[in-house]
Amino acid sequence: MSKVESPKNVRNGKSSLDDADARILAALDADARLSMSELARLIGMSAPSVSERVRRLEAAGVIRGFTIDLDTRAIGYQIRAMVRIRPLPGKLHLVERMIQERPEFIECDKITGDDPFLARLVVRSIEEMDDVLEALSEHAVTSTAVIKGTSVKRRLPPL
Amino acid sequence: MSKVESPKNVRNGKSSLDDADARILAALDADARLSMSELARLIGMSAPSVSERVRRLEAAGVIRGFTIDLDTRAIGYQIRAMVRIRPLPGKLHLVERMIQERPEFIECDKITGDDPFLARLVVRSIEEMDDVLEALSEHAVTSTAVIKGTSVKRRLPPL
DNA sequence: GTTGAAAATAGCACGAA
DNA sequence: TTCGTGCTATTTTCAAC
Repeated sequence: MSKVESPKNVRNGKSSLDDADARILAALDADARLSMSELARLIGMSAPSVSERVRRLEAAGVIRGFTIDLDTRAIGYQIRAMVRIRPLPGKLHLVERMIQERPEFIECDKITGDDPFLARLVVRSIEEMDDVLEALSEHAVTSTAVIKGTSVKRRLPPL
Repeated sequence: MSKVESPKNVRNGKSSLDDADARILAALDADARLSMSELARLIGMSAPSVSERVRRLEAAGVIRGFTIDLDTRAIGYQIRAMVRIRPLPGKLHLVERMIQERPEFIECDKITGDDPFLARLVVRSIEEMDDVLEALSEHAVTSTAVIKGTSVKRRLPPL
């Protein structure tokens, strides 16, 4: 009889994560500085195996990098906001460059809908927020929503 | 004459980062898995000193944790969207719980303005997106903007 | 994917600026 | 206090299987 393929490597169209990979990703998402030997213990494999899997996940582009979760408030940026930005006609690229050059915009997505940009802004004070938005006001209409709290902290989707 | 305090430790009200701390954070943001010895080389200090500084940055809550930057598309989540969610009267907490229990919502902020929640959604297909939004539709009004691209990748604000 | 050995690293105590 | 040195335990890496 013909062999039925196990579901291990066919969970999605692209990078074929198996259970071990999924557990590695979850563990590294929780603590990216785990040593390979500790990670290996958690996964129940040898360190070289786990190390090679991490290397492959990086090479495959699944892991784009290892980074820190920084509390911007702890370094003085007391206010966070989400800003929708609608450049005036002909100002799309100018405005995009302005966003990129303002380091207080720590993230910006290009989205569908009336407002082409949705950016995450951190500032030390209301005055600084006004400065940033004022600078854009000549070239774009903005809608700012201050972040009051977090319902879901960054997490991985189901693997 | 009285001693003038150097600007090293007074850059903000809270955690007093000096230049070394700032460079450590920038280096770890770029690669959180740098060894302490490598990091020490980059910063120009001894490994124990740098190690102690990292420990303190964690203890101070500046570094909340070390994590991975995962490419959700590489694991099959082809579509990303930002969803504004306005619960119907009396449904605020119910809707918040629903968001939290849907793992495809990988991030959700509580914001000021007409829509109390702004969530990041990843899905494998339009059908899955419809499922998620449909589940909410009984208790909330949603506005969905598909993410077409990124203008600013997550980065640190000025330190 | 595992094992085992060599090189690199981390963590600790202690001393110096 | 904050940083550097020297020690030991752990970890990483590479080879062979």
